Amino acid sequence: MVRRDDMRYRLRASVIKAMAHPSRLQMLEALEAGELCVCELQRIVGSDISTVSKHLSVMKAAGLVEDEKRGLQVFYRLRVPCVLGFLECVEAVLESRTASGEVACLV
Amino acid sequence: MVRRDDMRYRLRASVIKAMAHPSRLQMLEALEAGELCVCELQRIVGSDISTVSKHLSVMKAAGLVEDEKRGLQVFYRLRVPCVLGFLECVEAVLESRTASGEVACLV
DNA sequence: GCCTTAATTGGCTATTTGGCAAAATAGAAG
DNA sequence: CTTCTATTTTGCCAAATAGCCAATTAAGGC
Repeated sequence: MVRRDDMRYRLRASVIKAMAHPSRLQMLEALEAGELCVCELQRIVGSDISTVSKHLSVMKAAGLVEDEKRGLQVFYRLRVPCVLGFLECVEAVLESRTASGEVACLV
Repeated sequence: MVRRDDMRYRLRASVIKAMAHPSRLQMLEALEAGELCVCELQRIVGSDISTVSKHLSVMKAAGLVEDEKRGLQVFYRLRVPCVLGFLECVEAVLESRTASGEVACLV
């Protein structure tokens, strides 16, 4: 028995969770400039191609990106442009974190 | 051996990860109106008090919230007000998700 | 048809996370 | 100093996640 509210927070969390990974953030940022093929994204993040593909499928399922196959390649692009805008806020959190003398390596 | 860039994305991801949980989102939203004690937050999310405390410590470590003990109670408040602003964007993602006919229960 | 390149999927393991319960800590009040 | 209440910490277990490798699928070129 799941309350209506629970579902709302779960949905939101599912989107945020799909962003909550270094490689995925890096890919999202790279996609800000326009669509990229998987092979290009792989060069950018430097992980195994299967790992990159899995990350992309997570973000696709969350609605962050969409894909299109053209020839041999699959191109991914951001689905909602504002996605990266909120990183400014994340930076603000990080700044307030270091400003108050906390170690920067708290990862 | 960690590249400088890696660290940047890891730091960002650590902040986002701290938001990526239904209960934590609910608490952040509740804190938008002002500080609340742990006991109140527990009433809101309905989990075990130890679970709530752990969630709060995760968000505190990430720099999302700060705490202050007054008497027997510990009050938590948002550290960076913009934190909730980005939820609008998350909602946009969710809308685009349902708009394109995807099942809403993709949690 | 066969080979090559691009990407996804499945299988496996290691690590992290979430949640409850029990124990520990901290402050207030008697 | 004992007790009560609020919170945190610890221990444990189940579930989810991340990453690599191998196998598979898909599209093109020959």
